[in-house]
Amino acid sequence: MRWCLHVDMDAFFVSVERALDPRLDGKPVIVGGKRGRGVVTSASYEARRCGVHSAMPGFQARKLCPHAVFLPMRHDVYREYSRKVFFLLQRYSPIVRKLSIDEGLVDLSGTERLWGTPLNTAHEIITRLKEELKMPASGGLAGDETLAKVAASLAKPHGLIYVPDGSENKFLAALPVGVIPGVGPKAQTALLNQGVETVGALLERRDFARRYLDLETKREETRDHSMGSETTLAESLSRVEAMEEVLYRLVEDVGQRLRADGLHARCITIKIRYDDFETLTRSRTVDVPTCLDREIFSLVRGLLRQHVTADKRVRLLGVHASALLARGWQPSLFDFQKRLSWERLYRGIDGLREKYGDRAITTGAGWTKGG
DNA sequence: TCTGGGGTCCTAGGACCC
DNA sequence: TCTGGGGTCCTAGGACCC
Repeated sequence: MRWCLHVDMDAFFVSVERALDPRLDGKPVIVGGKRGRGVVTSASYEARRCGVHSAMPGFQARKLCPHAVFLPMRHDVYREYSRKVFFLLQRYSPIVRKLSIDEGLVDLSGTERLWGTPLNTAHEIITRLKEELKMPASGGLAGDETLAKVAASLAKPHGLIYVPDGSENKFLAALPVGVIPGVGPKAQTALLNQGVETVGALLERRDFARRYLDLETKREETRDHSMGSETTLAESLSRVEAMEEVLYRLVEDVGQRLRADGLHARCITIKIRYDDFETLTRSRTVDVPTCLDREIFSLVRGLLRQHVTADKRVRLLGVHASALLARGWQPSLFDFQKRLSWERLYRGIDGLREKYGDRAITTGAGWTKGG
C-alpha cells in the first residue's frame, strides 16, 4: 500500500516572522501589501477573521484590519526556513518532493518498520514541525497524491486528515468540485452551470470527469521551464524612454538568473499592462539561445517600441525567458568566441553583485540606450 | 492614489512542410 | 471551378497555483 503525506504550512510567511519574533504571537499579522500597489501575500488567522486574505490589495486590508502588524516580504528568510522544514521531513522518508516553498509530499510507503503506522508518523511530523521549528502545518494522508493534497487543504489550520484505504469515494463525494487542484473559479462556475456541484456528481459524468479528474495519469517530468521578472510601477509611465529603463533592470535580473542556472533562452517575451488593466504579451523566438543582457534587452526593446500603445499609461512591465536550454546549440565559431567573452563579462558582474550587493555595479546610460 | 510576482499548463489559430 | 490533411513550430491569451 502506498501512503502519501501532503504537508502544507499554515500562513507560512507569517509563521516565519513569528518564529523570529515571538511578540507577534496572537496578533493579526499581514505580510506584503505595504507599498501603494501591493497585495497581501500571507495573513495570520487573526487577520483572516477580519476578512483579510492573500491577494487582497493592501489598502483594502488596512481598512479591514487597521490594527494589524504589516511586514514587508523577506524572501531570503522564507527560503531559509523552507530548507529547515524539508530537512525535517527528510528524517522520515527518503522520498520527499518539494511542491512549493511551503508545501511538500512525503512518501511514507514502507516506513512502518522504522516509524510505526503512517498515521502515527504523520502526527509525529506535524508535531515536530510545530515544536522544533515553531511552524504550524496541516497534513493530508492518503493513498494518492491528489487526494492527500485535498485532505491537507481541508485540514487547515493545524490539522491532519486521514483517508483510509477504500474510503476515497466516500471522502470525496460530498465535497465541492473546487477542492480539486486545477479547478478554479472559472471551471467551478462552468461545471455548476452543467449541474455539477460536487466531486460525486462529477464522478458520475464521465465526459467531465476525464477532463477535470484525471487522477491517474501523472504528468511527465518534461517541463519546459521558464523564468521571468515583472514589476508593477509605483506610478504608471507614459514615456517610452522611462519604460526602457525599467525594462533594462528586469532584463538584468532575468539574465543574471539564467547565467546562475547555466541556461540559455530561445524565447523572450515582454509583458505590458496598461492602467485599464488590459494586458498584452509579445514574444520572439531566436535561433541562437541567449543569456546575454544586451541581446535580451535589444529584443524586448524592439517589441516594446513595436507594440506599446502611445496614448495609454503603463502600470506593469515584465520580461520572461522560456524555451530554456542548458546546452546543445551550435553557434558558428566566430559567434561563439564573441558570445563567450560577453558571457564572461556578465558572469564577472554577477559575481561582484553577489559579493557586494545589487548596487555594486549599475549600468551606464550608454548601455541602456545602446542595446 | 483599487487589483503582486513567481511560475506551470492548456488551447487555438496560422505558417509552413511533406 | 473542388476545400486534403497530418505534424510541428510559433505566437497570444488565459486559467490556475502558491
